[in-house]
Amino acid sequence: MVDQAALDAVASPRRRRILRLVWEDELAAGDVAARFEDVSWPAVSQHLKVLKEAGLVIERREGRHRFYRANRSSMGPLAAMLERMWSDDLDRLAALAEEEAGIAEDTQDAAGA
Amino acid sequence: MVDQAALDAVASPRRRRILRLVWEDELAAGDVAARFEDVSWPAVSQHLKVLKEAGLVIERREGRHRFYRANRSSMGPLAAMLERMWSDDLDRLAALAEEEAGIAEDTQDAAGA
DNA sequence: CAGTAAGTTAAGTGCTAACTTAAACAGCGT
DNA sequence: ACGCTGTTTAAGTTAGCACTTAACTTACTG
Repeated sequence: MVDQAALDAVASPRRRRILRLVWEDELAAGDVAARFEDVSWPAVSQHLKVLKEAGLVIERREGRHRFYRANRSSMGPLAAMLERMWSDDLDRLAALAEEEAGIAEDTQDAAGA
Repeated sequence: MVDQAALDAVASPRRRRILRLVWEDELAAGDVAARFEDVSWPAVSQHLKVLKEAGLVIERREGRHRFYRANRSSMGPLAAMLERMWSDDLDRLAALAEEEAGIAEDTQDAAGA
């Protein structure tokens, strides 16, 4: 099922990054928050709440920790879409790296000439 | 390719409805706008612009008309997701109809008893 | 060319969503 | 009970988006 809440949740780049962090295995809220330089802990907590209410992550409480993991089975076509987006990102990064390598070569060539 | 612009475009229910209108065959901007009771022409025009800039619709100008149609081939996994959402909607409607029929029966039964 | 039809762009408004900091809550060790 | 760690909730600010009305463009028609 892909409902409005899930789509809204996934439309946010920040939440997609969070989702990717808890995609493979679960992570404590604090560990998720620690991965972001540019945003506060509460902001991350709020995003996790949105993701949870959209059914995209599952929360497990243990002591004073709360662990989150992606609820991939519930996401239907969204899961495929996200993985596709992330692999596209990697492709772009790789292309960029090659391009830069090309520029480096050119620079060398120019210096060599 | 599924980029941020496309995802944002599709996350809006209004734009999804527009997209569905031009999904099978092209429609003039005015014909699209005419389908909506609760929104002005310019609003629809703005949505069409967003969809166009996201690459989700294609514009064809002819005389004083502008025809739009969904650019399904460019949407990658989004196309499947949308069609899935729409078929889910139909399923829900059907379920609702059956449910109402059930209630009607119950009412009859109650009256009969 | 004047008039009109089809549509977009401009300008302004109100609502919502993401973020902030400060405060509160929950669980555990002492 | 007290304090510390992990995390959420509360309150407030700000930026952006969907919408509106008004003004503009473009193309056809007499």
